[in-house]
Amino acid sequence: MTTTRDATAPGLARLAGLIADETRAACLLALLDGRAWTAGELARHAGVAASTLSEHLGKLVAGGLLAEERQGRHRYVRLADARVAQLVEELAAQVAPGDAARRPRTLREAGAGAAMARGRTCYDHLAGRLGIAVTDAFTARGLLRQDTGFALTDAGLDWFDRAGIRLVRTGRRPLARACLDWTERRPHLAGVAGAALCRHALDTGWCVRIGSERAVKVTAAGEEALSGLLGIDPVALR
Amino acid sequence: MTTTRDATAPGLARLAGLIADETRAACLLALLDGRAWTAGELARHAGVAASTLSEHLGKLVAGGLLAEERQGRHRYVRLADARVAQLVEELAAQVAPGDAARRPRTLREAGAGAAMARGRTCYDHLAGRLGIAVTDAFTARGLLRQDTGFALTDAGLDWFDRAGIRLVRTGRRPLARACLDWTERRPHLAGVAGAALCRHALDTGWCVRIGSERAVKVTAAGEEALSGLLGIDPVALR
DNA sequence: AGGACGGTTCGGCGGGGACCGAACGGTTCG
DNA sequence: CGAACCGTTCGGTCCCCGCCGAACCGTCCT
Repeated sequence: MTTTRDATAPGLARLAGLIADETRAACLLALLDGRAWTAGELARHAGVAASTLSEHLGKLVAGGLLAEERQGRHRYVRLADARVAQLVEELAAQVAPGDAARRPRTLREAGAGAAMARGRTCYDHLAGRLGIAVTDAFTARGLLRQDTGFALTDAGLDWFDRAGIRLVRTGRRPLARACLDWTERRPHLAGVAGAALCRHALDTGWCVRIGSERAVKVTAAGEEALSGLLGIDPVALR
Repeated sequence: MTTTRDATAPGLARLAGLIADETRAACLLALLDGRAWTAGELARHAGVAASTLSEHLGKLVAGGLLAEERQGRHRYVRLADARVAQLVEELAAQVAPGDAARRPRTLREAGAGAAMARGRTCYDHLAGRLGIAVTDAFTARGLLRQDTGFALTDAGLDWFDRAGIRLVRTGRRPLARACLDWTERRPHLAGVAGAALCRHALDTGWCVRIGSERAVKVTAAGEEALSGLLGIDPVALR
């Protein structure tokens, strides 16, 4: 029994090894926006040669972290599923506390940072101050219970129903889940409900994406809707 | 903006790198039992020279994953906190689906495996069939809500109160949290409530540890208590 | 058809890190 | 005090892996 090395260890090491490279880590973080990127975009983003990135993508796909979809001469990749997104998120959140030198270097970086802090998508749900505001409003109105865990209340289910947002349970994914935001350091709504809400917000024009990044902006219609349905002060979102 | 490499990437890669070695992974998994191990025990467990393991421990401690405590000529290490335990758990759970060749090799391995499957600690809470049984009983009795997330109900808070188990909120740790068990593939109760319950169970003799492993056994007193307080059929725990 | 472009494969280079054994310092016990 | 024991430090070896540029293949556009 000495050397009862847990059979899980090799797999765990292999999985962590996929994330343990700075270039691959940068890719995973970029893909946290939930969209599909081409290999070239990722190569430019990470600052390495296309050939290098191609190999990285091969490993990430083989390891099950990414899903790929080939279209013509393009190779699109995205995070394999919500589970992987949660994993990367969680690891990143553990790291964030050590965010030394967090000051922006340039003006446009400052602008982009501010926009991201205001509102963004985190894989498939809302994050940033916007995500926090929504989550807080849910909690304050008794739609979400955070004091004894993290779950929607019956009133919360009603709210989604009345807002015309359908919650479809899929597989084992929880209806509501806390996602720890790494700019706000506070939990916000993720899971099926978070994804449905985000999708609804983008579909109905409550929010729009800014540029091609994952930052989002609340529209005038969105301010009205969020104010009316959840009592969120529009000023807090600007 | 090309090469807008996320500032989090280096930290993420470094963190993952700590887990990306098979020997270190084996240590982390072993430490998931929540107890403190000596360097020598871990070296034997992992099957490497003491000198090698010493370096690994240095890195894990420096990286904040382990906490150390020196006593005489011994160096005890344990997981730094519940957050780290959750991280390792979650990564291991992602790996587990690929549990090919899960058959036990020897009789005693089969015995140990069966005991672990029956009941064990997972860092600081109960897992295995025992953990599932408790969680299911909580849910069936309306003490825990799993359909819309994962949270104790008011009745659940009452139950802990009446059982004389105090729940002390500490820092940001959630009162109730789902931990995905990798033998049962189902969520069970973790967080402050899970830890308090496990501690109470061990303190009052509802359960006892088997040998020096993390497997636990329900005692006669435990069967009575769990049956009386939660309506759990004692036979299901054997 | 021809040229531009996205992605992949391959050879070669370089660095980091996991491992061991030997030697050493501290602690415990006879 | 000396012997056994636990852990650490150090030198040295070896292998893995991330990186690039060049050549190549397939797709898209004109």
